Amino acid sequence: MLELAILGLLEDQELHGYEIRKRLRDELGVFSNVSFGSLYPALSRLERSGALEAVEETDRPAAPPVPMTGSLSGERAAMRAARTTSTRGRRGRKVYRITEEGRRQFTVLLDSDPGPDDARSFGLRLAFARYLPPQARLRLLERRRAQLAERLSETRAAARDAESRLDPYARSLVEHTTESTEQDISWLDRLIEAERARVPAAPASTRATGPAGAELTVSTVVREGEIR
Amino acid sequence: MLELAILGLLEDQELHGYEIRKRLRDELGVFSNVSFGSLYPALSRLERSGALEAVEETDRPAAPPVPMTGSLSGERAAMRAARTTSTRGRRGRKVYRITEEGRRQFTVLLDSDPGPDDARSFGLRLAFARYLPPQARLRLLERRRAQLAERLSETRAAARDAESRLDPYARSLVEHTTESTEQDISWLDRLIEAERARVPAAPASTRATGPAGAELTVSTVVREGEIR
DNA sequence: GTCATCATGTAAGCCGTTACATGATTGC
DNA sequence: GCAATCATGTAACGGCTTACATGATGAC
Repeated sequence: MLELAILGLLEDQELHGYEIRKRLRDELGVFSNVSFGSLYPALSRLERSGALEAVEETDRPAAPPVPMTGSLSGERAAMRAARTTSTRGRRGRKVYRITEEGRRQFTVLLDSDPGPDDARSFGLRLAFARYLPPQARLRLLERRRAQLAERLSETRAAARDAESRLDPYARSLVEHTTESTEQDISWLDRLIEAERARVPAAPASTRATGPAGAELTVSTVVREGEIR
Repeated sequence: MLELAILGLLEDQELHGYEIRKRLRDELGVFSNVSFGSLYPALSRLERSGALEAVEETDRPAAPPVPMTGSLSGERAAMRAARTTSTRGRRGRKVYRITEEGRRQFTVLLDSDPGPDDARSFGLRLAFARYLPPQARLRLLERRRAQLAERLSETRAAARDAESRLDPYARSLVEHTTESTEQDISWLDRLIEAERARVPAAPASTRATGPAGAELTVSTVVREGEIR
Protein backbone atom coordinates (compact mmCIF):
# COMPACT_ATOMS: atom_id res chain seq x y z
CA MET A 1 0.00 0.00 0.00
CA LEU A 2 2.66 2.45 1.05
CA GLU A 3 4.83 1.34 -1.84
CA LEU A 4 1.97 1.87 -4.25
CA ALA A 5 1.55 5.40 -2.95
CA ILE A 6 5.26 6.15 -3.26
CA LEU A 7 5.51 4.79 -6.79
CA GLY A 8 2.43 6.77 -7.77
CA LEU A 9 3.87 10.01 -6.50
CA LEU A 10 7.15 9.39 -8.26
CA GLU A 11 5.45 8.71 -11.58
CA ASP A 12 5.11 12.46 -11.94
CA GLN A 13 8.39 13.77 -10.57
CA GLU A 14 11.43 12.82 -8.58
CA LEU A 15 11.28 13.57 -4.90
CA HIS A 16 13.19 12.97 -1.70
CA GLY A 17 11.82 11.16 1.35
CA TYR A 18 10.85 14.12 3.42
CA GLU A 19 8.97 15.65 0.53
CA ILE A 20 7.21 12.37 -0.24
CA ARG A 21 5.87 12.34 3.26
CA LYS A 22 4.42 15.82 2.78
CA ARG A 23 2.75 14.90 -0.48
CA LEU A 24 1.30 11.76 1.03
CA ARG A 25 -0.24 13.87 3.74
CA ASP A 26 -1.38 16.91 1.77
CA GLU A 27 -2.01 15.59 -1.68
CA LEU A 28 -3.27 12.11 -1.19
CA GLY A 29 -4.89 12.58 2.19
CA VAL A 30 -4.22 8.90 2.66
CA PHE A 31 -1.51 8.08 5.15
CA SER A 32 -1.87 11.30 7.04
CA ASN A 33 1.52 11.39 8.65
CA VAL A 34 3.29 8.30 7.51
CA SER A 35 6.10 7.87 9.92
CA PHE A 36 9.68 7.98 8.75
CA GLY A 37 10.11 4.67 10.42
CA SER A 38 8.03 3.14 7.69
CA LEU A 39 8.75 5.52 4.85
CA TYR A 40 12.51 5.24 4.68
CA PRO A 41 12.63 1.46 4.91
CA ALA A 42 10.01 1.35 2.15
CA LEU A 43 12.19 3.53 -0.04
CA SER A 44 15.17 1.28 0.62
CA ARG A 45 13.17 -1.79 -0.30
CA LEU A 46 11.98 -0.19 -3.51
CA GLU A 47 15.51 0.82 -4.36
CA ARG A 48 16.85 -2.67 -3.69
CA SER A 49 14.11 -4.17 -5.83
CA GLY A 50 15.13 -1.93 -8.70
CA ALA A 51 11.92 0.09 -8.75
CA LEU A 52 13.68 3.30 -7.78
CA GLU A 53 17.09 4.79 -8.22
CA ALA A 54 18.48 7.32 -5.79
CA VAL A 55 20.73 10.26 -6.48
CA GLU A 56 22.43 12.24 -3.78
CA GLU A 57 21.38 15.73 -4.63
CA THR A 58 24.47 17.80 -5.24
CA ASP A 59 23.36 21.29 -6.09
CA ARG A 60 20.96 22.45 -8.71
CA PRO A 61 17.70 20.69 -9.46
CA ALA A 62 17.99 18.07 -12.18
CA ALA A 63 21.68 17.65 -11.50
CA PRO A 64 23.50 15.01 -13.56
CA PRO A 65 23.21 11.52 -12.03
CA VAL A 66 26.69 11.65 -10.41
CA PRO A 67 27.35 7.94 -9.95
CA MET A 68 28.54 7.01 -6.48
CA THR A 69 32.28 7.23 -6.47
CA GLY A 70 32.94 5.65 -3.13
CA SER A 71 35.15 8.57 -2.34
CA LEU A 72 33.45 10.06 0.66
CA SER A 73 35.73 13.04 0.91
CA GLY A 74 35.06 13.88 -2.71
CA GLU A 75 31.35 13.80 -2.23
CA ARG A 76 31.56 15.81 0.94
CA ALA A 77 33.55 18.43 -0.87
CA ALA A 78 31.03 18.60 -3.67
CA MET A 79 28.29 19.02 -1.11
CA ARG A 80 30.09 21.74 0.70
CA ALA A 81 30.75 23.54 -2.54
CA ALA A 82 27.12 23.30 -3.50
CA ARG A 83 26.15 24.66 -0.13
CA THR A 84 28.24 27.76 -0.42
CA THR A 85 27.66 28.54 -4.07
CA SER A 86 23.98 28.16 -4.71
CA THR A 87 20.36 28.84 -3.85
CA ARG A 88 20.37 27.20 -0.44
CA GLY A 89 22.82 24.74 0.93
CA ARG A 90 20.98 21.55 1.73
CA ARG A 91 22.06 18.47 3.49
CA GLY A 92 22.69 15.60 1.11
CA ARG A 93 19.12 14.70 0.35
CA LYS A 94 18.45 11.51 -1.45
CA VAL A 95 16.26 12.16 -4.44
CA TYR A 96 14.45 9.15 -5.81
CA ARG A 97 13.54 8.56 -9.43
CA ILE A 98 11.24 5.82 -10.66
CA THR A 99 12.69 3.30 -13.11
CA GLU A 100 11.07 1.38 -15.94
CA GLU A 101 10.90 -1.60 -13.62
CA GLY A 102 9.22 0.65 -11.06
CA ARG A 103 6.61 1.73 -13.58
CA ARG A 104 5.92 -1.89 -14.34
CA GLN A 105 5.53 -2.73 -10.64
CA PHE A 106 3.28 0.28 -10.17
CA THR A 107 0.93 -0.83 -12.94
CA VAL A 108 0.72 -4.32 -11.52
CA LEU A 109 0.06 -3.09 -7.98
CA LEU A 110 -2.49 -0.56 -9.11
CA ASP A 111 -4.51 -2.99 -11.16
CA SER A 112 -4.36 -5.94 -8.76
CA ASP A 113 -7.35 -6.85 -6.68
CA PRO A 114 -6.54 -6.09 -3.05
CA GLY A 115 -8.93 -8.80 -1.95
CA PRO A 116 -11.21 -7.66 0.85
CA ASP A 117 -10.75 -4.08 -0.13
CA ASP A 118 -10.63 -1.50 2.54
CA ALA A 119 -11.44 2.16 1.99
CA ARG A 120 -7.83 3.27 2.10
CA SER A 121 -6.65 1.09 -0.69
CA PHE A 122 -9.60 2.06 -2.84
CA GLY A 123 -9.02 5.76 -2.19
CA LEU A 124 -5.40 5.40 -3.11
CA ARG A 125 -6.15 3.55 -6.30
CA LEU A 126 -8.75 6.07 -7.33
CA ALA A 127 -6.30 8.89 -6.74
CA PHE A 128 -4.06 7.24 -9.32
CA ALA A 129 -6.88 6.16 -11.61
CA ARG A 130 -5.53 8.30 -14.43
CA TYR A 131 -2.72 5.79 -14.85
CA LEU A 132 -5.16 2.94 -15.39
CA PRO A 133 -6.53 1.91 -18.79
CA PRO A 134 -10.26 2.71 -19.03
CA GLN A 135 -11.50 -0.83 -18.54
CA ALA A 136 -9.35 -1.32 -15.48
CA ARG A 137 -10.68 1.93 -14.10
CA LEU A 138 -14.23 0.73 -14.59
CA ARG A 139 -13.37 -2.57 -12.94
CA LEU A 140 -11.96 -0.76 -9.92
CA LEU A 141 -15.13 1.25 -9.46
CA GLU A 142 -17.44 -1.68 -9.97
CA ARG A 143 -15.48 -3.90 -7.64
CA ARG A 144 -15.69 -1.29 -4.93
CA ARG A 145 -19.36 -0.77 -5.53
CA ALA A 146 -20.07 -4.47 -5.25
CA GLN A 147 -18.18 -4.68 -1.98
CA LEU A 148 -20.04 -1.78 -0.48
CA ALA A 149 -23.34 -3.20 -1.66
CA GLU A 150 -22.61 -6.53 -0.07
CA ARG A 151 -21.54 -4.93 3.17
CA LEU A 152 -24.65 -2.83 3.24
CA SER A 153 -26.99 -5.75 2.84
CA GLU A 154 -25.14 -7.71 5.51
CA THR A 155 -25.30 -4.78 7.86
CA ARG A 156 -29.00 -4.46 7.23
CA ALA A 157 -29.65 -8.11 7.88
CA ALA A 158 -27.66 -7.94 11.11
CA ALA A 159 -29.41 -4.73 12.13
CA ARG A 160 -32.82 -6.35 11.66
CA ASP A 161 -31.81 -9.15 14.01
CA ALA A 162 -30.21 -7.04 16.67
CA GLU A 163 -32.27 -3.90 16.45
CA SER A 164 -34.38 -4.61 19.49
CA ARG A 165 -31.46 -4.75 21.90
CA LEU A 166 -29.64 -1.75 20.43
CA ASP A 167 -29.55 1.34 22.58
CA PRO A 168 -30.04 4.78 20.99
CA TYR A 169 -26.31 5.41 20.60
CA ALA A 170 -25.60 2.16 18.83
CA ARG A 171 -28.69 2.61 16.73
CA SER A 172 -27.73 6.10 15.67
CA LEU A 173 -24.30 4.80 14.76
CA VAL A 174 -25.70 2.02 12.63
CA GLU A 175 -28.08 4.37 10.90
CA HIS A 176 -25.47 6.95 10.18
CA THR A 177 -23.05 4.36 8.86
CA THR A 178 -25.75 2.96 6.63
CA GLU A 179 -26.58 6.37 5.22
CA SER A 180 -22.94 7.11 4.57
CA THR A 181 -22.55 3.85 2.74
CA GLU A 182 -25.57 4.59 0.62
CA GLN A 183 -24.12 7.92 -0.33
CA ASP A 184 -20.82 6.33 -1.14
CA ILE A 185 -22.58 3.94 -3.44
CA SER A 186 -24.47 6.58 -5.28
CA TRP A 187 -21.27 8.56 -5.66
CA LEU A 188 -19.68 5.47 -7.17
CA ASP A 189 -22.68 5.09 -9.44
CA ARG A 190 -22.12 8.59 -10.76
CA LEU A 191 -18.46 7.86 -11.36
CA ILE A 192 -19.28 4.60 -13.08
CA GLU A 193 -21.82 6.26 -15.30
CA ALA A 194 -19.38 8.99 -16.27
CA GLU A 195 -16.77 6.36 -16.97
CA ARG A 196 -19.09 4.35 -19.19
CA ALA A 197 -19.95 7.46 -21.14
CA ARG A 198 -16.25 8.08 -21.78
CA VAL A 199 -15.75 4.53 -23.01
CA PRO A 200 -18.90 3.64 -24.91
CA ALA A 201 -17.03 0.82 -26.62
CA ALA A 202 -17.05 -1.02 -23.30
CA PRO A 203 -16.70 -4.74 -24.06
CA ALA A 204 -19.81 -5.63 -22.02
CA SER A 205 -18.05 -7.89 -19.54
CA THR A 206 -20.06 -10.43 -17.62
CA ARG A 207 -18.86 -9.04 -14.30
CA ALA A 208 -20.18 -5.60 -15.08
CA THR A 209 -23.72 -6.54 -15.96
CA GLY A 210 -24.16 -9.40 -13.53
CA PRO A 211 -23.99 -8.67 -9.81
CA ALA A 212 -23.51 -4.95 -10.29
CA GLY A 213 -27.06 -4.29 -11.37
CA ALA A 214 -28.61 -6.51 -8.74
CA GLU A 215 -29.32 -4.09 -5.96
CA LEU A 216 -29.00 -0.36 -5.64
CA THR A 217 -28.82 0.37 -1.96
CA VAL A 218 -25.35 -0.51 -0.76
CA SER A 219 -22.56 1.66 0.55
CA THR A 220 -19.57 2.76 2.59
CA VAL A 221 -17.42 5.26 0.89
CA VAL A 222 -13.91 6.37 0.91
CA ARG A 223 -13.04 7.47 4.38
CA GLU A 224 -9.41 6.73 4.05
CA GLY A 225 -6.91 8.86 5.86
CA GLU A 226 -8.79 8.24 9.05
CA ILE A 227 -5.86 7.16 11.12
CA ARG A 228 -3.90 10.40 11.25
CA MET B 1 -9.20 -1.69 21.05
CA LEU B 2 -10.09 -5.35 20.72
CA GLU B 3 -9.98 -5.71 24.46
CA LEU B 4 -12.32 -2.76 24.86
CA ALA B 5 -14.77 -4.39 22.49
CA ILE B 6 -14.60 -7.71 24.30
CA LEU B 7 -15.09 -6.16 27.73
CA GLY B 8 -18.00 -4.13 26.41
CA LEU B 9 -19.75 -7.19 25.05
CA LEU B 10 -19.24 -9.08 28.28
CA GLU B 11 -20.70 -6.25 30.36
CA ASP B 12 -24.10 -7.50 29.30
CA GLN B 13 -23.73 -11.26 29.40
CA GLU B 14 -21.19 -14.03 29.54
CA LEU B 15 -20.12 -15.44 26.23
CA HIS B 16 -17.60 -17.85 24.74
CA GLY B 17 -14.97 -16.89 22.15
CA TYR B 18 -16.72 -18.07 19.05
CA GLU B 19 -19.85 -16.21 20.02
CA ILE B 20 -17.91 -13.05 20.83
CA ARG B 21 -16.55 -13.08 17.33
CA LYS B 22 -20.07 -13.23 15.92
CA ARG B 23 -21.27 -10.36 18.05
CA LEU B 24 -18.29 -8.28 17.12
CA ARG B 25 -19.16 -8.80 13.49
CA ASP B 26 -22.94 -8.54 13.57
CA GLU B 27 -23.64 -6.30 16.50
CA LEU B 28 -20.79 -3.87 16.59
CA GLY B 29 -20.00 -3.84 12.90
CA VAL B 30 -16.51 -2.95 13.99
CA PHE B 31 -13.94 -5.67 13.57
CA SER B 32 -15.83 -7.39 10.83
CA ASN B 33 -14.26 -10.78 11.14
CA VAL B 34 -11.77 -10.53 13.91
CA SER B 35 -9.52 -13.47 13.45
CA PHE B 36 -9.29 -16.15 16.08
CA GLY B 37 -5.59 -15.61 15.96
CA SER B 38 -6.13 -12.31 17.70
CA LEU B 39 -9.32 -13.02 19.59
CA TYR B 40 -8.22 -15.98 21.66
CA PRO B 41 -4.89 -14.51 22.71
CA ALA B 42 -6.77 -11.35 23.71
CA LEU B 43 -9.11 -13.41 25.88
CA SER B 44 -6.14 -15.14 27.51
CA ARG B 45 -4.50 -11.82 28.25
CA LEU B 46 -7.68 -10.46 29.78
CA GLU B 47 -8.04 -13.57 31.89
CA ARG B 48 -4.45 -13.39 33.08
CA SER B 49 -4.90 -9.74 33.97
CA GLY B 50 -7.90 -10.63 36.07
CA ALA B 51 -10.44 -8.81 33.94
CA LEU B 52 -12.24 -12.01 33.00
CA GLU B 53 -12.83 -15.36 34.54
CA ALA B 54 -13.45 -18.43 32.45
CA VAL B 55 -15.72 -21.34 33.21
CA GLU B 56 -15.72 -24.52 31.22
CA GLU B 57 -19.35 -24.76 30.30
CA THR B 58 -20.85 -27.80 31.93
CA ASP B 59 -24.44 -28.05 30.84
CA ARG B 60 -27.33 -25.67 31.21
CA PRO B 61 -27.17 -21.97 30.55
CA ALA B 62 -26.53 -19.91 33.66
CA ALA B 63 -24.90 -22.85 35.40
CA PRO B 64 -23.71 -22.19 38.96
CA PRO B 65 -20.27 -20.56 39.12
CA VAL B 66 -18.46 -23.89 39.62
CA PRO B 67 -15.15 -22.63 40.94
CA MET B 68 -12.18 -24.27 39.28
CA THR B 69 -11.35 -27.35 41.27
CA GLY B 70 -8.06 -28.11 39.66
CA SER B 71 -9.29 -31.66 39.22
CA LEU B 72 -9.22 -32.05 35.48
CA SER B 73 -10.69 -35.52 35.46
CA GLY B 74 -13.61 -34.33 37.55
CA GLU B 75 -14.36 -31.53 35.13
CA ARG B 76 -14.03 -33.80 32.14
CA ALA B 77 -16.50 -36.20 33.68
CA ALA B 78 -18.95 -33.40 34.31
CA MET B 79 -18.62 -32.37 30.72
CA ARG B 80 -19.21 -35.85 29.42
CA ALA B 81 -22.24 -36.21 31.60
CA ALA B 82 -23.62 -32.91 30.40
CA ARG B 83 -23.11 -33.96 26.82
CA THR B 84 -25.18 -37.09 27.10
CA THR B 85 -27.93 -35.75 29.31
CA SER B 86 -29.02 -32.43 27.95
CA THR B 87 -30.25 -30.22 25.11
CA ARG B 88 -27.26 -30.53 22.85
CA GLY B 89 -23.87 -31.90 23.66
CA ARG B 90 -21.31 -29.23 23.11
CA ARG B 91 -17.61 -29.33 23.11
CA GLY B 92 -16.13 -27.83 26.25
CA ARG B 93 -16.60 -24.21 25.44
CA LYS B 94 -14.92 -21.67 27.57
CA VAL B 95 -17.45 -19.14 28.74
CA TYR B 96 -16.02 -15.85 29.93
CA ARG B 97 -17.48 -13.65 32.60
CA ILE B 98 -16.34 -10.12 33.35
CA THR B 99 -15.02 -9.43 36.86
CA GLU B 100 -15.19 -6.31 38.97
CA GLU B 101 -11.60 -5.62 37.94
CA GLY B 102 -12.70 -6.04 34.33
CA ARG B 103 -15.48 -3.52 34.77
CA ARG B 104 -12.97 -1.11 36.18
CA GLN B 105 -10.61 -1.63 33.25
CA PHE B 106 -13.49 -1.22 30.84
CA THR B 107 -14.46 2.14 32.29
CA VAL B 108 -10.91 3.39 32.13
CA LEU B 109 -10.42 2.23 28.56
CA LEU B 110 -13.74 3.62 27.42
CA ASP B 111 -13.19 7.05 28.87
CA SER B 112 -9.53 7.45 27.93
CA ASP B 113 -8.55 9.66 25.07
CA PRO B 114 -7.24 7.47 22.26
CA GLY B 115 -5.04 10.31 21.07
CA PRO B 116 -5.26 10.82 17.34
CA ASP B 117 -8.62 9.17 17.24
CA ASP B 118 -9.47 7.04 14.30
CA ALA B 119 -12.99 6.29 13.18
CA ARG B 120 -12.96 2.74 14.49
CA SER B 121 -12.17 3.61 18.02
CA PHE B 122 -14.76 6.37 18.05
CA GLY B 123 -17.40 4.05 16.62
CA LEU B 124 -16.61 1.47 19.22
CA ARG B 125 -16.78 3.95 22.07
CA LEU B 126 -20.05 5.37 20.84
CA ALA B 127 -21.52 1.89 20.66
CA PHE B 128 -20.78 1.56 24.37
CA ALA B 129 -21.71 5.16 25.20
CA ARG B 130 -24.52 4.01 27.47
CA TYR B 131 -21.90 2.89 29.96
CA LEU B 132 -20.38 6.35 30.16
CA PRO B 133 -21.50 9.04 32.57
CA PRO B 134 -23.23 11.90 30.72
CA GLN B 135 -20.35 14.36 30.85
CA ALA B 136 -17.90 11.77 29.55
CA ARG B 137 -20.34 11.00 26.74
CA LEU B 138 -20.44 14.64 25.81
CA ARG B 139 -16.67 14.85 25.94
CA LEU B 140 -16.39 11.88 23.59
CA LEU B 141 -18.67 13.50 21.04
CA GLU B 142 -17.03 16.89 21.28
CA ARG B 143 -13.56 15.48 21.04
CA ARG B 144 -14.51 13.63 17.89
CA ARG B 145 -16.15 16.66 16.44
CA ALA B 146 -13.10 18.79 17.06
CA GLN B 147 -10.89 16.23 15.38
CA LEU B 148 -13.05 16.03 12.32
CA ALA B 149 -13.27 19.80 12.16
CA GLU B 150 -9.53 20.15 12.28
CA ARG B 151 -9.03 17.51 9.66
CA LEU B 152 -11.56 19.16 7.42
CA SER B 153 -9.91 22.54 7.56
CA GLU B 154 -6.50 20.97 6.91
CA THR B 155 -7.87 19.06 3.95
CA ARG B 156 -9.38 22.23 2.60
CA ALA B 157 -6.18 24.17 2.95
CA ALA B 158 -4.25 21.41 1.23
CA ALA B 159 -6.87 21.14 -1.48
CA ARG B 160 -6.63 24.85 -2.21
CA ASP B 161 -2.89 24.51 -2.73
CA ALA B 162 -2.94 21.38 -4.80
CA GLU B 163 -6.20 21.81 -6.62
CA SER B 164 -4.66 22.90 -9.89
CA ARG B 165 -2.64 19.73 -10.39
CA LEU B 166 -5.42 17.37 -9.28
CA ASP B 167 -6.95 15.24 -12.00
CA PRO B 168 -10.72 14.66 -12.07
CA TYR B 169 -10.51 11.38 -10.15
CA ALA B 170 -8.47 12.77 -7.32
CA ARG B 171 -10.63 15.84 -7.24
CA SER B 172 -13.83 13.83 -7.04
CA LEU B 173 -12.30 11.82 -4.23
CA VAL B 174 -11.37 14.90 -2.27
CA GLU B 175 -14.79 16.43 -2.78
CA HIS B 176 -16.62 13.32 -1.78
CA THR B 177 -14.48 12.85 1.30
CA THR B 178 -15.08 16.44 2.28
CA GLU B 179 -18.82 16.09 1.93
CA SER B 180 -18.82 12.93 3.96
CA THR B 181 -16.88 14.62 6.69
CA GLU B 182 -19.28 17.52 6.73
CA GLN B 183 -22.17 15.14 7.14
CA ASP B 184 -20.38 13.34 9.89
CA ILE B 185 -19.93 16.61 11.69
CA SER B 186 -23.51 17.62 11.41
CA TRP B 187 -24.54 14.19 12.64
CA LEU B 188 -22.28 14.71 15.63
CA ASP B 189 -23.81 18.13 16.15
CA ARG B 190 -27.22 16.54 16.36
CA LEU B 191 -25.97 13.99 18.87
CA ILE B 192 -24.28 16.68 20.92
CA GLU B 193 -27.38 18.79 20.96
CA ALA B 194 -29.52 15.86 22.06
CA GLU B 195 -26.99 15.07 24.74
CA ARG B 196 -26.95 18.61 26.07
CA ALA B 197 -30.71 18.60 26.24
CA ARG B 198 -30.58 15.46 28.35
CA VAL B 199 -28.08 17.02 30.75
CA PRO B 200 -29.07 20.66 31.04
CA ALA B 201 -27.03 20.93 34.21
CA ALA B 202 -23.91 20.70 32.05
CA PRO B 203 -21.08 22.30 34.01
CA ALA B 204 -20.13 24.60 31.10
CA SER B 205 -16.60 23.30 30.68
CA THR B 206 -14.03 25.47 28.92
CA ARG B 207 -13.32 22.75 26.38
CA ALA B 208 -16.94 22.60 25.30
CA THR B 209 -17.51 26.25 24.58
CA GLY B 210 -14.05 27.10 23.29
CA PRO B 211 -12.88 25.39 20.10
CA ALA B 212 -16.09 23.46 19.57
CA GLY B 213 -18.14 26.46 18.58
CA ALA B 214 -15.46 27.93 16.36
CA GLU B 215 -16.38 26.50 13.00
CA LEU B 216 -19.29 24.49 11.78
CA THR B 217 -18.13 22.77 8.66
CA VAL B 218 -15.84 19.95 9.67
CA SER B 219 -16.24 16.23 9.38
CA THR B 220 -15.40 12.61 8.79
CA VAL B 221 -17.76 10.23 10.36
CA VAL B 222 -17.74 6.77 11.61
CA ARG B 223 -16.74 4.50 8.83
CA GLU B 224 -15.33 1.84 11.01
CA GLY B 225 -15.63 -1.77 10.07
CA GLU B 226 -14.03 -1.00 6.76
CA ILE B 227 -11.42 -3.68 6.88
CA ARG B 228 -13.66 -6.70 6.77
C1' DG C 1 23.95 30.62 20.64
C1' DT C 2 19.82 28.32 20.35
C1' DC C 3 15.55 26.96 18.46
C1' DA C 4 12.56 25.36 14.66
C1' DT C 5 12.62 22.95 10.57
C1' DC C 6 14.64 20.00 7.29
C1' DA C 7 16.53 15.51 6.58
C1' DT C 8 17.72 10.51 7.19
C1' DG C 9 17.82 6.61 9.41
C1' DT C 10 17.54 2.36 13.23
C1' DA C 11 15.24 -0.50 16.95
C1' DA C 12 11.59 -2.06 19.39
C1' DG C 13 7.06 -2.95 19.73
C1' DC C 14 1.86 -3.17 18.82
C1' DC C 15 -1.90 -4.94 16.96
C1' DG C 16 -3.58 -7.18 13.92
C1' DT C 17 -3.47 -10.84 10.05
C1' DT C 18 -3.11 -15.67 7.56
C1' DA C 19 -2.03 -20.30 7.83
C1' DC C 20 -1.81 -24.29 10.39
C1' DA C 21 -3.37 -27.96 13.81
C1' DT C 22 -7.01 -30.21 16.29
C1' DG C 23 -11.20 -32.03 17.40
C1' DA C 24 -16.38 -32.48 18.62
C1' DT C 25 -21.32 -32.32 16.89
C1' DT C 26 -25.02 -32.20 13.52
C1' DG C 27 -27.27 -33.11 9.37
C1' DC C 28 -27.42 -35.57 5.12
C1' DG D 1 -19.38 -42.19 6.22
C1' DC D 2 -18.66 -37.28 5.07
C1' DA D 3 -19.16 -32.43 4.93
C1' DA D 4 -20.40 -28.21 7.32
C1' DT D 5 -20.33 -25.78 11.38
C1' DC D 6 -18.87 -25.07 15.96
C1' DA D 7 -14.97 -24.40 18.86
C1' DT D 8 -10.17 -23.43 20.53
C1' DG D 9 -5.84 -22.57 19.98
C1' DT D 10 -0.48 -21.74 18.10
C1' DA D 11 3.17 -19.80 14.86
C1' DA D 12 4.81 -16.84 11.71
C1' DC D 13 4.60 -12.85 9.66
C1' DG D 14 3.05 -7.92 8.03
C1' DG D 15 2.79 -3.24 8.14
C1' DC D 16 2.64 0.21 10.55
C1' DT D 17 3.79 2.97 14.91
C1' DT D 18 6.74 5.37 18.60
C1' DA D 19 11.00 6.42 20.40
C1' DC D 20 15.62 7.12 19.71
C1' DA D 21 19.99 8.86 17.39
C1' DT D 22 22.15 12.16 14.38
C1' DG D 23 23.13 16.13 12.06
C1' DA D 24 22.74 20.33 8.85
C1' DT D 25 20.61 25.01 7.93
C1' DG D 26 18.16 29.25 8.66
C1' DA D 27 15.96 32.64 11.51
C1' DC D 28 16.05 35.27 15.58
